[in-house]
Amino acid sequence: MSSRSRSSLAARREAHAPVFAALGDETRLSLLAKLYGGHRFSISQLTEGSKLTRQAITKHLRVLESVGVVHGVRTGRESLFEFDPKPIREIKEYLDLVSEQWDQALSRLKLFVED
Amino acid sequence: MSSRSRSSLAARREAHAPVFAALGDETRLSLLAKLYGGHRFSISQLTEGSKLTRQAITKHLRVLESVGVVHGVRTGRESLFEFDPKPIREIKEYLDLVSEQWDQALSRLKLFVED
DNA sequence: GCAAAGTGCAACCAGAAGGTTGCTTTGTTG
DNA sequence: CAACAAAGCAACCTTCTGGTTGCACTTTGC
Repeated sequence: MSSRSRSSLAARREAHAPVFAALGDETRLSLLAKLYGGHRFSISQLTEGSKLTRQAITKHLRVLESVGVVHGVRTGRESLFEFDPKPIREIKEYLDLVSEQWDQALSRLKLFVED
Repeated sequence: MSSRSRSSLAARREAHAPVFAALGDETRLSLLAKLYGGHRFSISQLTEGSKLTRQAITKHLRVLESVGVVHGVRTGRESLFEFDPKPIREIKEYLDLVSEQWDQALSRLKLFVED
């Protein structure tokens, strides 16, 4: 299983990098903060309180949407965005595996030193 | 505690964005993959097998180091880099809180709908 | 049906990011 | 000490990113 974990880690790396990149912006993190409350918000609503333009916010939303962490649906005159937890769950799993590998490595190194 | 969680989330957001950004690159993720095995590697060693230049790898390592996920120490003629799990643990905590907020929000919405 | 609200689209711009090349500096080793 | 190995420094280039402005398009509401 250890080898399976390693290979899945490598395989997932390329898939996860864009998600991390999408989260690597303060504006986008605060957009997510409004959205993981569970409610859907229009672009205008999400722009309120921000110093940025509506178009800037739109671009950020598209970035978030491109990695699936957010989903936008045009409803009448406005397009509502909602949070989607799947990609974040996946990178959480990824980080869990990384931590696990790290802890196991530490154990092995410790054993080695104690010889 | 809920309000404390929320405020700490907001406070941590700005601190976490650069860490996510640092992880948002495939090259850097594969560098980390070599390092969380616990061993220390020199820049030359980390460059081996890559299609990139040593200087490119160096730049990536500096990015990782700037957010504390990696630590480099000049040892004689070479500088050895080692993994540091702290920042990754922190963003894991952050993602855990996000997920928690999301789950609680879902519960509330479900209750609301059931009325 | 006309005005306003909410978006979408496209062009444009400055600065950051990723990468390379060339040269210097610092250790190591015979 | 000469030669090589490892890394640092700096300039440069190209592409991506974050942001803006301006205008066209679709709903909604009176």
